Amino acid sequence: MPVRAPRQARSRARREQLLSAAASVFARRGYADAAIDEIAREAETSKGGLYFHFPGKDALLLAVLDKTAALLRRKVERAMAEEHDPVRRAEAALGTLIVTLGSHRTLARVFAVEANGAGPAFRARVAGVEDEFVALVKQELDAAVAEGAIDPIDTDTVAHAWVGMLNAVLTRWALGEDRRSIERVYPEIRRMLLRSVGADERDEGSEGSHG
Amino acid sequence: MPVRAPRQARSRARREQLLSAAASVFARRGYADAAIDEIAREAETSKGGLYFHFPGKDALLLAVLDKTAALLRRKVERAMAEEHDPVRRAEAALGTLIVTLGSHRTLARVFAVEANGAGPAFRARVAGVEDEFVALVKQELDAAVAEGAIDPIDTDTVAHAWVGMLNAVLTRWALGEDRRSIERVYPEIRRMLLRSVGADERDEGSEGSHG
DNA sequence: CAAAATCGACTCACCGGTCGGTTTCCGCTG
DNA sequence: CAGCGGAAACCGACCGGTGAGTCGATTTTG
Repeated sequence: MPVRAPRQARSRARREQLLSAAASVFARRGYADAAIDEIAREAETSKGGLYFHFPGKDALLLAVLDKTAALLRRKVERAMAEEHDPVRRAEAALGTLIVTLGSHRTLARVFAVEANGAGPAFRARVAGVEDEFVALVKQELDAAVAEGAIDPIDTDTVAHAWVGMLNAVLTRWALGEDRRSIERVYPEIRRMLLRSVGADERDEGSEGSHG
Repeated sequence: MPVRAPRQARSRARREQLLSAAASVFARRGYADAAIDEIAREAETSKGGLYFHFPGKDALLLAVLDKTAALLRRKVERAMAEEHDPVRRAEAALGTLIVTLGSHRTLARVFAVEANGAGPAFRARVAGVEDEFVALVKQELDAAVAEGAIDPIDTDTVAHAWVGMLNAVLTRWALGEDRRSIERVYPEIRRMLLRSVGADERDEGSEGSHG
C-alpha cells in the first residue's frame, strides 16, 4: 500500500461510509423519514459532501439495494457451485440467503422492509432480485422433477412460495428487537420445505460426504 | 345507548367514506406520500371535515388497519367454526385469510405492504394481528400432533412459516398490477403446506362431507 | 337557537436540493 | 524541497416546495 492514499481511495472510502450510514438510517427511520442531514452526520461528513458523491436521496437507497443484491448473488452463486444434487442446490441457495441477510440485520431490513414502502422504483428493484432467486430455485426444482428426485409439482408456484416464505421469516426477524439468530429456526424451515415437495432429508444423504 | 339515529348516521357515513378514501389513497401512494387533502377530496369532503372525525393522519391509518383486522377475525372465526378436524381448521383459517384479502386488494395492500413501511407503531399493529393468527394456527397444529394426525413438529415455527408464506404470497399479489386472483394458486400452496407437515389431503378426507 | 358538522385559507416546521466559498490533495516546476 | 496552481472533495447557510395541522367563519340539523 502506498503511503499516500490515492484520490480514488479517499473517495471510495467516503462512498462506503455514506452507504453504510444510509443503510443504518434507512433501517432506523424508514426511507421517508430518513433525513439527508442525519445520514451525512452519521457518515461524519456534510450534506454538501454527500451530494458530491450521490445525486440524490433515491440514488442512495438504490445503491444500498444494489450493493446488497450483489452481495447475495456472490454468496449464493458460490454456495450453489459446491453442490451437485438439484434439491441440495436449491436448498443451498435459500440457506445462503438466510445466513447472509441473517448476519446483516441492517441490510436485511432495508432490503426486505423499507424498500417496499418507499415507492414503485425501489420495489421494482427488490422484486427483480427476488425474481432472480425464484428463477434459480425453479430451475433446480425442474431438474429435480426431471430426474425423478421429487414428485411432479408446479415448480413455479413452489419456487415463489419458498422464496416468499424465507422472505417472510427474514422480514419478521429483521423487524424484531433482538430475537436470537434466524439460523436457529432455519433447520425446521428447511425440513418443512423439503417435505413440502416430498424430498425427505434421508432421501438425498447418499452422495455428499463433507460436513 | 340512546338511539339518536340521524346525527350518528350522517357522522358514521362520513367516517366510512373517509376510511375508504384513506385506504384507497394509502394503497395508491403509500402512507408517506398520501396527502390529507387528497384523502379529503376523494371522500368528497374537506380537510377541516376530515379533522373533525380523525385527530390526524396516523389515526386514519390505524383505523383502516383495525377495520381490516376486525374483518379478518370475523371471517376466519366463522370459517373455523365450520370445521372439526384440527388440520382442516388450520387450513380453513389460512384459506380464509387469502380469500378475504384476495377480494380486497386495497386493504390487502395497505395491510400487508404500506403499513410495514410507515413506522413502528403501524408495524406493531399489523404484527400483533399476524401473531393472533399464528397462535390460532399453532393451537390447531398442536391439537393435530396430540391426536396423532400429523408427525411431531415444531408447531410454533411451522405456524409462523405458514402465515409467513401466505403473507408473502399476498404481498406479492397486492403489489402486482392485475394478476389473476390468488385463489388460482392457492390450491397448490395448500397442497405444499399440508405435505410440509405430512398431512396429505387423502389422509383427512374421512369425515367432512360438504363441498 | 345551540350543537354538530363542514369548510378552506393560512401558518409553520421540515427537508431535499443548491451553490458559492473553503480546504485538501497532488503534480509540477524552479 | 518550497511553493504554486488547479482539481477534487468538502462545507453549511440558504432557498423553495410541500403538506400536516389550525381556526374562525359558515352551514346543517334537531
